[in-house]
Amino acid sequence: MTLLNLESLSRKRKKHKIMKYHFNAIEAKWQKYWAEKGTFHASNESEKPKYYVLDMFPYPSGAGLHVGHPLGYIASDVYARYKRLKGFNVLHPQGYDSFGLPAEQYAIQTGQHPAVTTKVNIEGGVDNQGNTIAGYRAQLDKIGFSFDWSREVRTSDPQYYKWTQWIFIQLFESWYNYDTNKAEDIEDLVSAFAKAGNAQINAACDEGIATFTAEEWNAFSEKEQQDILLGYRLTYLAETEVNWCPALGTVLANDEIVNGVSERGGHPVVRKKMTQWSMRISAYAERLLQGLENIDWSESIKEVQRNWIGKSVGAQVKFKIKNDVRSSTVENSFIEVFTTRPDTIFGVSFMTLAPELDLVHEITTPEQKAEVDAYIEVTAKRSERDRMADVKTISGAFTGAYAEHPFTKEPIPIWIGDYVLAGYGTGAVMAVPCGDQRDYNFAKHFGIPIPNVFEGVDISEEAFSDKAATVITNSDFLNGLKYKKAVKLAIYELEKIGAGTGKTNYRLRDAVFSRQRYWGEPFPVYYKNGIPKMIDAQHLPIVLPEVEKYLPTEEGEPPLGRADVWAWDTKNNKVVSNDLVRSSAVENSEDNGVYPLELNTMPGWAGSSWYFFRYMEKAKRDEVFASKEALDYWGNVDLYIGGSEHGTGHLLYSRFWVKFLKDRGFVGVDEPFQKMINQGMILGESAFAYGCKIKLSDSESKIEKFFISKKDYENLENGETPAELESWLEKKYGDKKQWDFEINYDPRIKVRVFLNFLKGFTNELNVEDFKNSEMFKHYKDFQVISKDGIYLVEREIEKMSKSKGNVVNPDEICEQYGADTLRMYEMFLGPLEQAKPWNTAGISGVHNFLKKLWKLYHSGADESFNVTDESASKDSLKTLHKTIKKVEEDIENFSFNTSVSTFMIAVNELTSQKCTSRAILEPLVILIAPYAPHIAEELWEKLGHNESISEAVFPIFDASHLVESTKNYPISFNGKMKFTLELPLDMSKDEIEKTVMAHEKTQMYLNGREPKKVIVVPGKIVNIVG
RNA sequence: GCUCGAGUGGUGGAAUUGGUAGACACGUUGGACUUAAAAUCCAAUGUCCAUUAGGACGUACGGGUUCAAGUCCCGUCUCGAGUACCA
Repeated sequence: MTLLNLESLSRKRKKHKIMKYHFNAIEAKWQKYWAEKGTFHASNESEKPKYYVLDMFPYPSGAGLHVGHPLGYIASDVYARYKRLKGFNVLHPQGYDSFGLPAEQYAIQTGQHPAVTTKVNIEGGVDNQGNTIAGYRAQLDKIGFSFDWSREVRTSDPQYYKWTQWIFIQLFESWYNYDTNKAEDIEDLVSAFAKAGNAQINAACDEGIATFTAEEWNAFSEKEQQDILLGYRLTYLAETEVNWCPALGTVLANDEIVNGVSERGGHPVVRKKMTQWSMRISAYAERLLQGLENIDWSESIKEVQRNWIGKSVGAQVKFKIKNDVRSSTVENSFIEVFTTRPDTIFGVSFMTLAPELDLVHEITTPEQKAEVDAYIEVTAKRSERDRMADVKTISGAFTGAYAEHPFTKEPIPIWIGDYVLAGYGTGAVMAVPCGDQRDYNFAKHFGIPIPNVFEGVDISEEAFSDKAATVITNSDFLNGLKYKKAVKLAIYELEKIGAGTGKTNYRLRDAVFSRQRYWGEPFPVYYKNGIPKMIDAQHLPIVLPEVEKYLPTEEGEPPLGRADVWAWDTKNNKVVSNDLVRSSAVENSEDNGVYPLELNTMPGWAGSSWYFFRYMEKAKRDEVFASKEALDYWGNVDLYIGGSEHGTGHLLYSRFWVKFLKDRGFVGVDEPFQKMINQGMILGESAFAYGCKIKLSDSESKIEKFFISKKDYENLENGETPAELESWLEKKYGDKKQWDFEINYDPRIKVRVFLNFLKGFTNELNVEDFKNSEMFKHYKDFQVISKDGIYLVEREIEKMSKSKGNVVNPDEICEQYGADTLRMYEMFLGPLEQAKPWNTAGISGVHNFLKKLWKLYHSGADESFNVTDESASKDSLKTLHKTIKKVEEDIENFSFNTSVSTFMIAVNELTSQKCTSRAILEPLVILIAPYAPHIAEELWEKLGHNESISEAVFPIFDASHLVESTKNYPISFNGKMKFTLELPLDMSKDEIEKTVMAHEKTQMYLNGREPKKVIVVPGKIVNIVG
């Protein structure tokens, strides 16, 4: 090779290097640019219309992000960037839901303060276990999101939770007025009580609050008054039966329990009575239900909320307990039941009470006492989970007592049975076996009569519950009536005789708000003589105290019980040492105004129930949770993207708090999230190696163990020994022909292989690494039999998780292919809302596309940048405009996967058209910018622009470029397409038919037959029938 | 059990109101370039039959409506998600 050649080669290489698509450099450059220029900082004042795009903020776990996490963020980012190009003032913030159990569990294990680990998890660093943590922020930044980080929130930041505490105080100071149907100031209720007692008050309140007059109210002691008020406040302290999880040492809300075990960790949960803060969300049941009609959420998640709220309309009916079996003290008392079928009241043949009810002991006759007590004992032992799992077994006991039917006055036997739940309705049912399958089964099992109240219905096999087909009979005044009329009349008659009233029941329970944990918001509450008092808002935040351990105390108090400085000095308004607290026994003479603070903390959903308002405020965060101007400007979230698993938690609680804040005039909106999209999960492809043990039959000692391919294993089952295995055996045992044994094999062994033992993103196992790994330890005596030195693992689709060893880290993808490739590939995988497997091997298609895109703009000599001012060809204009149309439609429909295909088609077409025209290539790069913002910025700059492409305007679709003069008609015979024929679009129906019939191919396919009919749909299709 | 959703090539998935099923990718195979590899490019790729021309079948299964069905209707099966004695 001559010197000249070498020189030209090296020059060529150098140029090549300059012009190549260097995604790492490009992406770093633009990420820096956006951060420095604050490109995505939203303004609270703008001429443009506003648009608020929000992601469910992440819990910053130590495990970091995997490729499944950013899916929703990418989708919302594409949308946010698109909306900017469409001329909107976009708010697209991000933050951290940074209080929570994992940090606390980690703190218990390692002794590190959860605030420290949380900070490391967000900002990166090394924890005291020596683990290097990239940090959420750095990981998110690498993907190139257009987040406005200047508005970041962290729920564990005292400046944030100050306002969570503030909202709690507002809830405490409010009650729910059913007459006005909104929350109101508790002071108004106090004045109402002082004026007229509580008889006229129609409020959401605890059950069993006695009626009192104004005089009585004014005569109550402060403690008595406060106790009554607690029964009305929207957050209240009450002894309730709670879900106690001993393993986590805390109570859990209903939505935190799945199948009777804790959602986190799967620990058993038991019922326990405890004094806890609760939220009176039940007051909002109807509004939470109605509000679903006006928001654009998926039907499935609305359905989840509807079920959770569980509205049922029916009647509350009183059954008098018969005197003869009752002692004189409980004479004339009643059993109340809730029923949705008052129309079937004449079908009642027994009543069933939940075994837990206290009433059971009172009414049980001496003869039945032993049986009833035994039954109660058995059911009490069964856990909630057993009871739920085992719904087939019918069990119960007769109390010996009878109730009286309100109309017929017949005696009705009272039973107890664990199919009746203490927690729903009144814990008692009027059993109508002919109309309810559970009652039916119970009646059959215990031989209780099953009277039929349905006309023309056979109930010998099962109960009849079809309301639409119901005609009532054997029911006195209800005879001959259909369901609806019968219900109405039954309620009317019940009300007339004072035995019942129409009632609507909700399944939605008040939400327990206390957690016996450290890492959560402290309550702004102290206790003066056992009465909970709110700390004045001006002294917030009440900051989490230091504790030496994050465990409950020996006395079983929550971790805050370990804090030494955790009492409230009402004189100096500060948190002081517990030593200053005087015991209440010492009386008021020694009262120094120092009282113990609440030891519980708030649950995870406290901070997340209002964070979307906090992002709106930037300037006045110290003064308000969000200023009126900011709230008025941004309104509610226009688009919310996140997982559907929060259906009965976060998404319901947020709606509740927003409605409350609206009632009290703090915000102007009634719903937090106008439109919501729930992204599907990205699944991982786990890898498995298949092993087998081969027993050589002449000796027990000759057992050889192998990892073989799945295919070889299947061959082995069919009696074929894989060649590789045979040659291995031959090496050890000599020529096959000399073998004096037979091969038997044991059932297959399946071993999980973590992805880091595979070569690159292939299925090829790195045999040496795997053999030296901890994983392989149990298989030390296994041989890895491979074909040509390559052992291929088998893949299975599973949830992506660290423990399954199938996580794919986005940082690595960004490193190897770039953030633009990652973003586009995540969108390309499939419909956003659908669960889909991640397959890293497929990423090359999208990466190649970006390279082709780059090349389209670098078609000059030595692949230099080459965009000309030549006018665009007709074909190129057509390609551009059909792309604009499709991409715009796709983004509006959240069909991001199809717009990626559209870009691929566009670039393929423009490349083959050799298009270099600015008129095409400039709008094209704007179209792509939301998906692949870094490469778009780089090309935009090369096109001569000084401002970020996010300032550009989305291209306008011009239909005139798509107008066609001809159509390639598919010509079908009996509906089956045989060939196509290009014809002018303005050709008339008759002409088309004539032309098609005259065509030689038509004659060939007809083969002499005479067509019965020819269907011509101009612009669409020709179908020849016959 | 109930509610909702989904079943399309070897794989991920397209097909907007019934109108050319399998777009766009991955993978595979063959080829070009290269000493070689990588990169890049070209071609083929639903299944079956046929040398070709071409033909038959084909969107979970069975029916139906229609000139025409992945799409609409009825029934069945499978998978996924949610929910679970809610009176």
